[in-house]
Amino acid sequence: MTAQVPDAPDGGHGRPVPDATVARLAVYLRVLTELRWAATGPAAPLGHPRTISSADLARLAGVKPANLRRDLTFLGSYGVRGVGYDIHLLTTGISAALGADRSAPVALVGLGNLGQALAGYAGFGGRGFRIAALFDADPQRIGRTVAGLVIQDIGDAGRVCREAGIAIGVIATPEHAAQPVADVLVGAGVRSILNFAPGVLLVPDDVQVRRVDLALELQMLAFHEGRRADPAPTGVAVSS
Amino acid sequence: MTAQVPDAPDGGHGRPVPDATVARLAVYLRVLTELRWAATGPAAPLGHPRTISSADLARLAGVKPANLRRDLTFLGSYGVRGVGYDIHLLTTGISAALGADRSAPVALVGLGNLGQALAGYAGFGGRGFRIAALFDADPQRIGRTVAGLVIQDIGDAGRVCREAGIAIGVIATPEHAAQPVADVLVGAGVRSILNFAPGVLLVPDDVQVRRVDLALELQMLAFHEGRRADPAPTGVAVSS
DNA sequence: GTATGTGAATGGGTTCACAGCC
DNA sequence: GGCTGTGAACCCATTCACATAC
Repeated sequence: MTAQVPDAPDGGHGRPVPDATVARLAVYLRVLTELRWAATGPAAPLGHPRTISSADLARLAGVKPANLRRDLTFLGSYGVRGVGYDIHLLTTGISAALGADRSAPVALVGLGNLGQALAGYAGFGGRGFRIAALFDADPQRIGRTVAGLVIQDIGDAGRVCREAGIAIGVIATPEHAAQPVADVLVGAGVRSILNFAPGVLLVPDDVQVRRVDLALELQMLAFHEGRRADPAPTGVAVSS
Repeated sequence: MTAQVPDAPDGGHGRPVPDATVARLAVYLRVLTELRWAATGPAAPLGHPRTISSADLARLAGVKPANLRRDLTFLGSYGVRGVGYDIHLLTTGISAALGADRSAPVALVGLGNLGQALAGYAGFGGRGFRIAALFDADPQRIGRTVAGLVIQDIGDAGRVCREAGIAIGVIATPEHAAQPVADVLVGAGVRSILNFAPGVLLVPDDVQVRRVDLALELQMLAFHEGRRADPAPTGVAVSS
């Protein structure tokens, strides 16, 4: 899926931005933010550069320069030929394009280890969202404070999400709880869900679900590693 | 990168399997395993089906039928026209192709909330890997038991990984510790790294790194949600 | 000279549509 | 009739190479 920008027929920016590009823009933004921070921090090098080349930024972000330049054309022209990109301008531009200057309220459901990690992980800000409410079903957890927020009863999620205008939910519960939680969130007006539980969620067509399977990432790494070690495909254990 | 299977000139399988396909195969395998479990479990429906059609399996896995059939052709022919796929045969086939019947030992570094979540998450088995060693730098954590394993000192990681023949590492530490940890792992012979810390790791070319940025997933969800709510694209509000 | 912006080529992956087989 | 297996078309994304601008 690509993000469709309705109509901007004439010059300048306003093309649909590919999903892959959006992901990389977020990476560039993080790198640039660190750069600016380093430049204004205590150990600011004299003559901090105001610009950066696509080659340098690409190296820091782990992509190819051509790919980066292509990505930036979706925002318009922030670069100067022969010179590079103005760091401040570029930062502002990417941030605006990503909507990272807003902070959409997010509900996080399930505060086991993963949920707590997410609550802490996302504490930064400047990323386009903020964790605004925490929910769990375990009475032992309800009422405790995590990352500055009190964990509330999942039973209250509908009301709370509606009142706070929360449109994004994160599910970090065990597998069996994921579907019921999704139902509650959808009922409360949530339109986008990030799901860390295994399995496919059933939701209305207009609700967007993004799934992250942590074990899958490891499984793929193990697969590639296995292929490296042992060329034989349908693996009968060879001598070792 | 695609996984190159060197030579299987005659019949059967042996083509390079696209990365995207590998990821989906893992999903099919999980769905099939749950199916078989349900069929032999306490509430086994009478006349449990021995086969499944691409349409049904695709729906359960959340993909299109044609895509699934294309994926399965990389393994060879496990289906029967007019009937479907033999569930048992298909399960075995995918498992073998993915190397999910082996269990590569994995070292997990960093046992904060995320690390503990991963240690528990990956407890299943049948996924091609097993968590074999835990490391942390915090004396408060070293010696404690998580998911049946004792947390060891990161200083011992080199020796332990070498002795255990560990080729896969997971980094779930804070950002500032990621690079030194990667250096230690690479020094110990680790060839594949799954990195949950932000930032790019510098490693030798022959070491494969896979990065997962949890906040990035949320950021992309927020981006799409923002686009839905507010059509106005590039709000270059600033011109200072 | 140096670095951006971009047409054009390339490569991968998905989807269609139907031939082939049960 | 039903469903798989697959050539072909399509779409998206990356990469090259160079015209363009400073």
